[in-house]
Amino acid sequence: MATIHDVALKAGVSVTTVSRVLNNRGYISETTRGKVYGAMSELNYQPNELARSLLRKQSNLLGLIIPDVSHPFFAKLAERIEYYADQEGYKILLCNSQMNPAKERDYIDMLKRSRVDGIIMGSHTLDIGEYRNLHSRLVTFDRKIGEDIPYLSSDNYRGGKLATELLLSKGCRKIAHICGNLELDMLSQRRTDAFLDAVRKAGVEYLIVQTEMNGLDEARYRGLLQSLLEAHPDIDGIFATSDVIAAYALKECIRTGRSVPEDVRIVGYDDVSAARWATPELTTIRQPIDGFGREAVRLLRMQIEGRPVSNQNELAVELVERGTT
Amino acid sequence: MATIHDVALKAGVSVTTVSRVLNNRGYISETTRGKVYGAMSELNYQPNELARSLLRKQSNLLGLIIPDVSHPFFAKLAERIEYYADQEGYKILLCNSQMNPAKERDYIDMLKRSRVDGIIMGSHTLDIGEYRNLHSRLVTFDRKIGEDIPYLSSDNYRGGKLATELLLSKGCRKIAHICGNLELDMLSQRRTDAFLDAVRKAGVEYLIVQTEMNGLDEARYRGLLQSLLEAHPDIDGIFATSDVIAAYALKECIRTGRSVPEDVRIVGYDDVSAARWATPELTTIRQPIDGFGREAVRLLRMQIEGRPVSNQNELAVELVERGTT
DNA sequence: TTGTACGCGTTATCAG
DNA sequence: CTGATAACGCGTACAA
Repeated sequence: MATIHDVALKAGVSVTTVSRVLNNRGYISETTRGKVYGAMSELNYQPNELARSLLRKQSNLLGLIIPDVSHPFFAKLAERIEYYADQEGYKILLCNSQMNPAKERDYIDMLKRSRVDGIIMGSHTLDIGEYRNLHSRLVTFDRKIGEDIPYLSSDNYRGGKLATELLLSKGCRKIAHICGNLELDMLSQRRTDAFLDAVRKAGVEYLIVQTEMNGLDEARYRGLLQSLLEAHPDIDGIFATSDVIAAYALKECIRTGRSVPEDVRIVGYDDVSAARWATPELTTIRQPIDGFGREAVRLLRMQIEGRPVSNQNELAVELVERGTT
Repeated sequence: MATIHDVALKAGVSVTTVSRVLNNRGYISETTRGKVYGAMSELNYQPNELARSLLRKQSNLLGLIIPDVSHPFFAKLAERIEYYADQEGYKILLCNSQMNPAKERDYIDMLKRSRVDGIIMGSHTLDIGEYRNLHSRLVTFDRKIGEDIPYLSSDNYRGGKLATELLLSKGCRKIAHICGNLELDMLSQRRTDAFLDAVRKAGVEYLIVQTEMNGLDEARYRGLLQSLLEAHPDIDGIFATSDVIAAYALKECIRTGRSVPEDVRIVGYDDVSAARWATPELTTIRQPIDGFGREAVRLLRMQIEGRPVSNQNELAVELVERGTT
């Protein structure tokens, strides 16, 4: 692969001149510029970003750590993040932690060694202290890990409230809430808080089922839903914390002869496109995934440029009513 | 961020010694080794991979260009590729071409500037010639672009044959085949070839509908399915070239009062997890996505190590019969 | 308007 | 066993 020296040689100028042409710096005569461009295209020259990054102490790399990019929510999130990153000149290093703390730690180290300019943390299996000692530019999703580290989330409480109140307003009297692991101390627990506030206030029966969300093992979802509906055949409302789970819930209802929404009403979360493949289509709480992507990249860029950023970033959610309610 | 010099200074040795400890090269006294490790952990030292890569002329980066990581098939593929890449010490740079030739070209250039060790091409919007002049180590998916460039695909003809013959054996007499853009010259066209061979041999009615696959615009799928079923109300079999499309087909059938599989039988392709969210679950042709990921990384590693690789790599497919047939 | 020389953080080579 | 030095490819003072 050609270097800047080869180009300089072929163009009959110095490397400095080539560099100047490359970066549009200083004054350069048109003839020189032409010669340099000619040599560059003849040699198929591509500047070595490794060398540039080393010199500039800036790699234009962003690390993205998520549980699993094959989960529809994170797939869409990754796509949006990559889109905005590309627009702003950043490249994305993809890391799937599989919710494995050891892997997550290794990925963090790898990203530091790779001198990424920032890390987007969508996976949170480690203790807060570990993240705080990172000394890397960070943006986290749905988890608060320190006053000085920006996080991005949506209005989870409102999402939970909208979902639960919709079920209540439709007359549900025994509602199941299926959520992720509450020990992880994620902001998505506000959904559960809101659920509890709403069902208690309404005085209806309810139950809460925890699951490792993030789609690591879909077989587990099926089993979970099955035993839930068996143990509580009189459930008439389900608020799931992701559309994937809601889709399984819907399936299980239909399989067991329940009609949706007549016998059981279901609300999902995220509004990934999977919500529209189901029949009937899922009523769900739409998360602003595009906004997440845009903001994640922007928050990182601001930090990279040394500009102040707000640490609490909550975007709005929206109730999307479809066929399951 | 600490450098090797800082470590050397703190440990009271030379940078060479630190480098030796780091890479386990040559003989080093235990005391020295201890001092160096001590200094490294005190300073939280992380070797700069940029500098290493520059020197070694090897970045351990792999570029992955796909149409859109939010499409379930590519999401799973990306996850598997990242998994195996990580196992073999490679990192993944994620690129979503959005089926846009200009973007694809830009990504290719970006990857070359980043000095990736190899590129996995899952997006194919450019002419074969452009890929051939790349002079990068490549692996392509489902497209043959030259005798010396390894490609990875599954047995598309067999997949199409299995799907179509299943529909025929169930008694379908008018079968629609929904596939991607046939102009792109992808190997997945073998599915269509097989479809044609089978329906013609059986002497049943058939029609072929092309679509930009890869889920770029799901609204278009819906419209397409709608007009298809309107124009041909007597269709009793559908062979879709992806589960996403099949899921929309299923939805549209149900919406228009058809029962599946009684009135219309449907076969999808890929066997992504979405196939199991549908009700009834989709009958589909399973693609070996895990095998794709493993082989893609392996084929690239072999090339990087200068070892010979086979250029034609076809993995087996499998019919998975579920509820839609 | 153009060129020389140094440094970014590492590793390989060669000397001690 | 350990250390000095050159090189990887590039950008930028500083000089001309």
